[in-house]
Amino acid sequence: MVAAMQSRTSPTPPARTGGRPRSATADAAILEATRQGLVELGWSKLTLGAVATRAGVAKTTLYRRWAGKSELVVDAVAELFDELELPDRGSLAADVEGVVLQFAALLGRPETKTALMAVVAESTTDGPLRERIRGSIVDRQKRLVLAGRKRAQDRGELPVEPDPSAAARTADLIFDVIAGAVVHRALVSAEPVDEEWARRFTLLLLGGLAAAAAQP
Amino acid sequence: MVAAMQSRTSPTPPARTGGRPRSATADAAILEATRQGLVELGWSKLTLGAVATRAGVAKTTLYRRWAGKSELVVDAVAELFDELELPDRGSLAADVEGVVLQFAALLGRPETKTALMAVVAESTTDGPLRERIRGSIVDRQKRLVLAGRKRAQDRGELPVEPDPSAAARTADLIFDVIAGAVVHRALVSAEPVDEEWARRFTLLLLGGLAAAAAQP
Amino acid sequence: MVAAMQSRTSPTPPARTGGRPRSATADAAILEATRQGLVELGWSKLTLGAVATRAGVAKTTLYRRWAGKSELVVDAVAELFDELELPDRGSLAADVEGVVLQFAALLGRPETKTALMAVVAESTTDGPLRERIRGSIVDRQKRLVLAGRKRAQDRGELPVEPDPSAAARTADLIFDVIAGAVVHRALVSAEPVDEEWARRFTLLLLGGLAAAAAQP
Amino acid sequence: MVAAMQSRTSPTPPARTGGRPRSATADAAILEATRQGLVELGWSKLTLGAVATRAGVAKTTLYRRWAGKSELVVDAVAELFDELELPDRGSLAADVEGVVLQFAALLGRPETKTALMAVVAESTTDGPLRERIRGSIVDRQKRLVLAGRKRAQDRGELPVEPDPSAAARTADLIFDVIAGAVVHRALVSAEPVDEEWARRFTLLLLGGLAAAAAQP
DNA sequence: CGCTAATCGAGACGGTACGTCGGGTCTTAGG
DNA sequence: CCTAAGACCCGACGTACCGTCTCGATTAGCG
Repeated sequence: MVAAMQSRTSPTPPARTGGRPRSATADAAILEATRQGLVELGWSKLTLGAVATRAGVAKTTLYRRWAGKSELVVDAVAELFDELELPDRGSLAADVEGVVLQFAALLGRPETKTALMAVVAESTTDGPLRERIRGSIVDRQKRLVLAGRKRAQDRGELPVEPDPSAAARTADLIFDVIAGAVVHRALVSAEPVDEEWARRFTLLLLGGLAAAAAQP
Repeated sequence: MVAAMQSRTSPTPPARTGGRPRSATADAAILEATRQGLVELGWSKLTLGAVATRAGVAKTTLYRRWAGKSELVVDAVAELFDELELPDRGSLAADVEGVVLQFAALLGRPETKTALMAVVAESTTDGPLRERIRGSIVDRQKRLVLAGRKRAQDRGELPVEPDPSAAARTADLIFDVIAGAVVHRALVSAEPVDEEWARRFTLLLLGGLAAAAAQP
Repeated sequence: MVAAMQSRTSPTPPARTGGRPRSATADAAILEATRQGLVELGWSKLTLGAVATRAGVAKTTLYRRWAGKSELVVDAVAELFDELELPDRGSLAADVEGVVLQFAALLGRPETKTALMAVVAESTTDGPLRERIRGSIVDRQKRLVLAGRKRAQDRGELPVEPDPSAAARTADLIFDVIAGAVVHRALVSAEPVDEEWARRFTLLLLGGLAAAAAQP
Repeated sequence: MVAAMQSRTSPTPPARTGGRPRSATADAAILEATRQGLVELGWSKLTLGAVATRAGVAKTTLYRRWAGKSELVVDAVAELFDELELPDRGSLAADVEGVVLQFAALLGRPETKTALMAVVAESTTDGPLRERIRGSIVDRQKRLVLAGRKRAQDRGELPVEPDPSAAARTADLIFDVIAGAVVHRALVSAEPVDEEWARRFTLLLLGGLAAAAAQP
């Protein structure tokens, strides 16, 4: 899919007045250092001091931009999620299998694996963080579901749902099922998300969708 | 629901010899204090010192029994998960909806919500912890899937799968889909898991199962 | 008292070339802000950032003129010491008592009290600072001793010492005794320097001087 | 002089109850490390973290015992001041010269030089610290004045003052003059306190005392 | 019934990281 | 060239928890 059209990485709007402007390269170095730190240390041993050192940046520079570890990590992994695409594999089933495998590959990366559940755990007691996660990571991936449906409708594999709110509810349900099942398989059950599993899961999902469509 | 067949709450077998035995009440007080602390502070602000104080116990006593915060919290919330049951609601669909709502209610409790994701996050970089979670929480709930299928087969709603390994694979898939979707809906999307959602989800799941059964 | 013959308040000669000239009012504002800061915060809590803010000046401006906190404070309090005078009270004893009380009053001001000892402490490990203190504060007050002796000699209360180096040594001794005793009484013993103490001290000093003069 | 009969180095009474007792060796190591740090870094560059490291002790151990840098340094240098003695040199004048030179030698040590004025400067805005300095350092040295007077009276060099309050006032004055003059000469004027200066100063002091005694 | 040995509370210990503050320097845009 | 503004790197601050340790004081059960 195409790159995000709107940068999400302006952590705090800097109140445009006089003074030395914030270093743009520092931002990139910090986010990259954060991902490296996640890989090498894991979430719980990742310290902001270590990130700063690795990025060649002072701790204060870091705190000027982000409120804490969670916010920083959300921005750092969000960049990875934006790389997800929906390549055209010829059929709806193949497309779903493709996106499932792609998502699983992303969750297999150590920085994503260790970070995702941790920030979600934090967000259960931190409303603003929850909104940040939704805005930066979760909601941005719904585009994959919408694009997949659109393409299937163009192919004639799926009927066009006339009620837009029902369409949205269905898309949300599909998203929760796909993302939830893959995450649970990969991180909680800790079993491999391979082609065989993707095929079986897709069969279940599309079969279920057809059954649900037949019955309002 | 059946009683747990093996107590999981003997944290570290104490090498039975002479000397003063460990206080049994201390264990209960610590686990209860842990749950209270999770509610009031959340995972990341929960400290073992605070648990000890709240339980009226010395830190030493706590470290004698558990290796760290993760292990303690796993044991504390595992007790809650054992309360899940599968009441007979007359049909497979009703049973699934019931267990979905029950699971969602459990995830709505603050101590469960903040603890579950956190320990899973920790477990991504800690193998023994992952095993403890699976043994104490995850695998114990698969009994609900197995019991539900058995009951549906007894009712004649589902055919009996002759191949036991295929049956196990299907049970695992169902478990990942149910648990994953509910967790994602409740904690990540942060939308309510109400009766309407449970009905729509169950429709999708059972429809998918039927389609998958029709096609090897 | 006579005006200082040489301004000490051009902190760093600015290498006179073209360009915008330095603001003269800024200097005064900074020194005044420094004294206010000393009163309200004391030496150790006085920060250059706070001085700059209070003076309505950028930190850059401040660092362009002074090398650090010590140098700035020396200049700020030196202005106060220049206010000391030696009024003619009719006799040597009365003159000494007067200068003692005047000096004690100056040491009673919070900005002087906290700054003087602090910069002297710094100067024990900073040679250039020690010279700055001597040039700006200490040596400038020896004029009071010299003026007092001159006046006493004019009155015939003291003989004229023919050896100039011996005269200088005696003046130095007197200066150390007066300044040292008053500072010690006021800041270390933290007892009041009142008229009664001044009278007793002067009696001791002048008696000692007479005895010393009688014996080479 | 004899060793102090009562330890001043119990920084905070530890509230005798259960628990691990405080390490006695840690105290000594910290005070010694503080003095070393003063010598090598000076007051303003001395950090509590460096003291802790050098003493092989955790920072928390240090903060458990002392409220801050000033308090710690007062205790560290107080031990040095307790080493001052009043050796019997045969006459009052020789005794005074001896104690002046001994005091000057103490002030010549780098740890004392850099610390003394600094803590006094701090004490100008910190009442409890001022009391601590008086109790631990200043008042303890008045014993030298009292011992010197007693010895001179035993020798018949000084008359016995019948009024005890007048005797105390005189002792205080002498103390302020001696300590003040020596400190001012050594630290402010930064001139050597050698035998010649000590002789001249003692001549002035004793001459002044005699004159003051003659005139109530 | 008194030993013995592991437990208990309390709290100090050496560490590591925290988030903040201040010091000086540098980089803007504007006079 | 100066100025105000403010970001930059750096180092220290004082605090909080960690997990370990050292105490004196309890408890059992075994001898």
